[in-house]
Amino acid sequence: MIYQTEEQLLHKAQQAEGKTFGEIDQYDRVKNERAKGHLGQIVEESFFGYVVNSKKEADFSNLEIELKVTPIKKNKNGTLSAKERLVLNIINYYEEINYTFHTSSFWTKNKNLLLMFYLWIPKQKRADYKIIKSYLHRFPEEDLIIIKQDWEHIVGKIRDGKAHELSEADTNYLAACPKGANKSSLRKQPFNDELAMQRAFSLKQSYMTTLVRSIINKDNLVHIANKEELQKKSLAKLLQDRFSPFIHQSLTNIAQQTELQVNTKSKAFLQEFVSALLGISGTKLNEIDEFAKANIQFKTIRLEPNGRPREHMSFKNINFTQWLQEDWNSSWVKNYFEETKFLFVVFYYNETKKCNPNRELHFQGIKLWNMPKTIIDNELHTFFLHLQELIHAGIELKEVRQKNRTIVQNNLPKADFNNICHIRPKARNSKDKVALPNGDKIIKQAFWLNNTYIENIIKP
DNA sequence: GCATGATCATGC
DNA sequence: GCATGATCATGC
Repeated sequence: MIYQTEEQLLHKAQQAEGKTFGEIDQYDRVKNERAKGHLGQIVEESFFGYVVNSKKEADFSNLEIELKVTPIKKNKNGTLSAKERLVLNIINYYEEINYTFHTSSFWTKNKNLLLMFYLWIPKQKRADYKIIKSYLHRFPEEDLIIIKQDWEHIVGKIRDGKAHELSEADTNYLAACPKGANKSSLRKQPFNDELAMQRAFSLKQSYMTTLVRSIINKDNLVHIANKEELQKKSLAKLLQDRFSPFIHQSLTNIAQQTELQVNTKSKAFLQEFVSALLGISGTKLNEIDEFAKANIQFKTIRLEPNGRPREHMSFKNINFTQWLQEDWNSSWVKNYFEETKFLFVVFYYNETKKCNPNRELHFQGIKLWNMPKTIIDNELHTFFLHLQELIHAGIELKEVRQKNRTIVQNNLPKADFNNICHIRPKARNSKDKVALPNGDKIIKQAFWLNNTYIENIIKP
């Protein structure tokens, strides 16, 4: 059946709300628990009644609307998230470089998306997943400006012969995500002999999560930039410009010019500082639209007079059982650094603590950073495998008596293992332990980036 | 002064 | 009670 108008199509799509895939499926496809694309195909065939295709134009080509069936999940705290990124069309490295954004394969196929969200529930059968919302998505103009910048970045890399260095966290909303059975799905690229992973355009999981929450929960986030500003400069440049007037000023000075409450000890300090400087005092950082969609995480860095942070930078605690079981491609550490961008907010001290215990922080600047693909593929990968072997062999624990305490030494990778990252404790106290796969207990450990690596990242 | 292990403080 | 960001303590 051909839908003549958008209204007709949307009206039909909304009739699927509340239905399960088992109810929709007419050809017994739903019994196949393995084939990944099948839920979309069931909707295409059994609900809309058209033949599954992989054409360049959108599914409902007369209306230029592309159909996407995509999962959402409920978090422990009750909020909703997109379960995955939304994978769009595969990038043809030889063709995409000949287009402009408006003639690109991305835009041709995906300018209007009919999104059908279903609720994914762990261990539930696919037949029982329920469609909860059908929604026609048109990219808001502010989003589209950033997406266009993202597309230019991706195509720019291909044109520079760097398709093999494409990485998801390079861009903000639109990404080039890996697509293929495994990492051996390699393709040729036009300006370099090196083979590149097959990739597809995708909307980041963070972008989709923000979308889900605005559609279903009617969440409204705060924008830090308007269309006019974004048209003139990238998000990165815009951030630089917002922060640059305060560079080299002490926090006391900055406080006088903003509504900032200076309490550097406060846990909300970074939050208050950044929102004051962005001109949106009182807004929490996770309520900022651009950062939520691009999955930008904030980290504070405090430099000593020698230009190096005194402390390493900590991340999530390690789940050793999970680390042992997962393979590299599905591992937390790979996915986290591939998909997360960081906004480092950098401060420095003029004097050492010894010299002046009441020394004051000064603002040095910001750095928008994501881990480069080469580091992820080499150092981080090796680190992952090494730790896996250690866990497999059983981590060695040895009690050592010190002056006033007893410590437990271990053979986990230290800061000198690869000069990038290491494992160190992060716990309440020495009784705050987790079980290792072999049954031993170890003080909770976290993943850390070395302070020397951080120092290099933020070096001008 | 660095490397490594331990712990504090706060918010939810 | 726990996760997270931040910082301390000891030995070399």
